[in-house]
Amino acid sequence: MPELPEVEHMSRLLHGWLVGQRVTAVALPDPALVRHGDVRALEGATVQRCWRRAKLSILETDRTAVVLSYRMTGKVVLSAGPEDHERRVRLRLERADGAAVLFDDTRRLGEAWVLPRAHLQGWLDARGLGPDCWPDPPAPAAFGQRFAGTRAAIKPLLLQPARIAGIGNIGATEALWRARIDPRARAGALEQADWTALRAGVLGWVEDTLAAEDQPEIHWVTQGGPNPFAVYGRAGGPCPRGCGPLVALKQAGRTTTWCPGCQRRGQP
DNA sequence: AGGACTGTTCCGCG
DNA sequence: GCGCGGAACAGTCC
Repeated sequence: MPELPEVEHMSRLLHGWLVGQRVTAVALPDPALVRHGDVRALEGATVQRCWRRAKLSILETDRTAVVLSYRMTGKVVLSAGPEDHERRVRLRLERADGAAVLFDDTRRLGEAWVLPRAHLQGWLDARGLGPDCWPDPPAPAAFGQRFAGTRAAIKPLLLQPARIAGIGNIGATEALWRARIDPRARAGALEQADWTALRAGVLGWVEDTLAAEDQPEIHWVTQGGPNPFAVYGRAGGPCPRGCGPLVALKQAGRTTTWCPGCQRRGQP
């Protein structure tokens, strides 16, 4: 479910739910969630910061940092009571007022790490993440430079967090369509104008998705709402630019939906 | 029954 | 040695 806009949204929710609040109890119904450290370190502590890096949410108290990775199906929800038996709750942080923040994760691929706060920066550095794609991605030339040194097609490269962090399969699909770039284009075949367009395409996708975040279709797949994307999930349908039918392409095991009519930049 | 799926890491092949 | 694709993780939903 979560791509960068959803992770940004959830990090803001966590901020509102937890900053300034004391965590009165911690429950860990699925201990496999925590890959390092002891999440009970949060008990009795007051949350000072909640923020996002790449697709990670990070909670900080005065001494402890908790990093959450949502992977495919993770999400955080605020529970007002014990009515959540339908969910797959892997972590529960209780507040003094009785409400609780739940980490709900159907497929159980999500992960958490608990670190001394002083180790957080080093831990993040060791992940080797590239610069975030939002809100301040590298300028076009430097953006393109992040994709140097490979002969692979641009689409799978956009999914690599070590190059530019925060772009997932939906984001890559939507950004390439916005930038009119052929998903099969070799990175080395792209020029300055293409990088400018791609960078703008990524920013546009994040900002448009964030702007829609308040509306009920945020979790469109799981909740059955309308598909809010221009091309993702619309293979066989018309290109919004009126070119013709959109086409599904499989690259490195992931589906890309694209328009052969208007995505002609860098075509191989 | 079999395949697809919004993420990420690791393994093995060329 | 390296870059790349594919598998793997785990569960649900067609």
